[in-house]
Amino acid sequence: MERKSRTVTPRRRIAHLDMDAFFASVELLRYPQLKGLPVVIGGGRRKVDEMLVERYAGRPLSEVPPQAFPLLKDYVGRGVITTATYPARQFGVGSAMGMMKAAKLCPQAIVLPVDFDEVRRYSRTFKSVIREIAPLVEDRGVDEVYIDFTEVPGGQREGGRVLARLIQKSIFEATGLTCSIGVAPNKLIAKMASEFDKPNGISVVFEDDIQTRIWPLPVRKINGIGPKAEAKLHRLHIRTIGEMAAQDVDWLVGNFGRSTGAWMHDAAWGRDDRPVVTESEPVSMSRETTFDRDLHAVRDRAELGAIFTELCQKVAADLQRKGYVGKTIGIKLRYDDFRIATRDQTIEGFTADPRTIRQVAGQCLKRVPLKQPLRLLGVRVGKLAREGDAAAAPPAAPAPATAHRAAEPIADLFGPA
DNA sequence: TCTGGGGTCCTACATCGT
DNA sequence: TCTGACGATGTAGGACCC
Repeated sequence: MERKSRTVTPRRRIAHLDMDAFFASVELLRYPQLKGLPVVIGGGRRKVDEMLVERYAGRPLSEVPPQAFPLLKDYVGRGVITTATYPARQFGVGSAMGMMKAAKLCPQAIVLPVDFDEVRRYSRTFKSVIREIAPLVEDRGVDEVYIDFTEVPGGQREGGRVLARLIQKSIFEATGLTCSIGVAPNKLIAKMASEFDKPNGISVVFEDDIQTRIWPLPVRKINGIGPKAEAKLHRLHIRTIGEMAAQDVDWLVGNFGRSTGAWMHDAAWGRDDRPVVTESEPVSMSRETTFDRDLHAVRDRAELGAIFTELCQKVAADLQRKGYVGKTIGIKLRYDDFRIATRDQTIEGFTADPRTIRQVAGQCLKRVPLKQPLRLLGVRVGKLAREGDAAAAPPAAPAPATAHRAAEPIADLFGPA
């Protein structure tokens, strides 16, 4: 019998890797004496190191007794928790929770500020470890990546489990940190799978497992369904992914719009053909800050003006450091009642100049009501281009004042640039 | 008990030129 | 000359993510 040779297409295997309690785990490497204790990261502005060094001069940080660390119950000020160690999570404390609420749940938790430089250092390290083993890696922030296992030697063994184990082991050897990995036919399922067995777990999901392992999960587990979509689905008596999959696509489109409805239907059936994207360009850069206390445009004019200028300088510095220029400049502010207002303006040429940004952002500011106290101010630059690519463009000049709504007289308060 | 900072993407709407 | 369709572009806001 004649046999035709055929190309065997390997099964698509995509991994999602999530570092376990990343920010907290990085801190624990520095303060190993806190291992096993409830620790939350976030809020604090003051370096804990400095405080401890003052109190325990001459002794290594790893020897400072746990009782010396600041506790959540003593925390004052605004802020939310970035992450919590697993012992702290047992008290119900978790990411994005307000400090005050967390203090009620677990007053004895130790609170540490975020050390972004250290976190970024570990982030680079674990990603480079992964790339040495599997080169197709998509960055999803400091503590997450997608990895395409499909063509990697050994990437198909046990559905990807063998390679996932190797990556886990290599990261631990290089950093002392653990991670959780989900391997599945696509990014959507891989992302859900990485949550199945945390911390330090590996979950492998195949197409045939979707009905048994994915459909029983709440709709909120789908990456892209947030609190709003969840609430609406609940109102429509849909709570699980399986219940969503059982709906007619036209019904979902009717309720959520063409794009979202169709996407929801695909997601519920585990369909997702998004590739693993190894390179991407930023779309915008911004800086924003929440004030220690609400500020008023009239009473706190000087303070606001100084903060505003500083934000513009920081965005400009970010752009310059990373080699980008932009042509849409905007502002964002949050009032004391948490309403948000944004305004932006596109100018003729590209810029990364702090004075130009300050001037155009100042014009945007004149178009928002400023009678109410403010809690946050932000400055954004969008429509980015690489500095070299934009070189041929005309030089940046602030656009002439356009026919926007009339400024309120009070709006001038942040002063001239 | 109030809710950070830095992003992306989507939608709706206005405006403008053809 | 008027009207409408339409695509491109800018703007504002919202949802969502880490």
